[in-house]
Amino acid sequence: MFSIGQLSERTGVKIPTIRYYEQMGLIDVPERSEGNQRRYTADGLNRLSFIRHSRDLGFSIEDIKGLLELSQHPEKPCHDAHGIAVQHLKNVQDRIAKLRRLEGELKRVSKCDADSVAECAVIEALADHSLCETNH
Amino acid sequence: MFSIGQLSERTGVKIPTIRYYEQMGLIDVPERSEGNQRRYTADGLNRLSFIRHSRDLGFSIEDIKGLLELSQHPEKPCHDAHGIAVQHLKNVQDRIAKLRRLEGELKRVSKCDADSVAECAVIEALADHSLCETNH
DNA sequence: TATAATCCCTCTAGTAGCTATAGGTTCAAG
DNA sequence: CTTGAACCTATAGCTACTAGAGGGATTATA
Repeated sequence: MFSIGQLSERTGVKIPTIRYYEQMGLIDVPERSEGNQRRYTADGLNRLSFIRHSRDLGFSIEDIKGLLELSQHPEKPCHDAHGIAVQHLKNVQDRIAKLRRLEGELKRVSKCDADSVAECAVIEALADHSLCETNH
Repeated sequence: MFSIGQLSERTGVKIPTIRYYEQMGLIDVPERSEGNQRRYTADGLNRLSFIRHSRDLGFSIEDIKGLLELSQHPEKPCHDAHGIAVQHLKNVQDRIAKLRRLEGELKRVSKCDADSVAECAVIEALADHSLCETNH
């Protein structure tokens, strides 16, 4: 049996976050000690580790609920789990693409050797209406 | 003079967002019509465009406050504006690096041709303790 | 066994940057 | 003058936590 602090140490998930996951229904409500403190089993530890890994990979709480549900039913086809992962991969690739465009833009904007704000390329670029999609 | 709806249309910033920016102190409190509706000038339009462009480039509200402050003082050295942009560029590059590591990991995890969850590489990878930094 | 240090409890509110809703008022066109 | 669109405020909700207050429980040491 682990206390919440021990669970936290072993999984790297902070204590308030564990309680938050409990509230969100991601982890089972654990047993309590006589003094009303949470007591976890190895099962609880494994489940929390699963959640931790999933969060590290950027899966949302909702995604993780789905993945956990699936992991409890080993006889089901893995098609759904695969789908969640692939969808998430697409999201990540989208975000990378967007950030790279941003990076290019910021690099361009940051190339500024002016002395005063009056000629600063950064400020100028931000104020520049030619960037606008709409007409004004 | 523009109404908030016209301003929204011209800048592409949604109406509730404009009111939110006003609350956050990003834009000046505008004049009001007799009936208490907001009325904006060309100045307000330019300022909001500036904000829109900055948000598109991912600058935080706090960053934008700094940039706006600078843009109001053309005689100041542009060093600060440049610093904000470069710092932000670094953040973006960090995020790209992290997402690319994630992408690699997700690609690996998603390569799953199993039939059932029991052997699914996705679920297995998430449950795998060897990913853990901490010992358990 | 007493006490102190550390841990744990609940509840509330705050973070970023909006978005949505409810219930009401004003404006502009016909 | 009426009607419908646009506007107003205030409040709550979103994600995934994090921080703090004010207290109780557990454990180690004296």
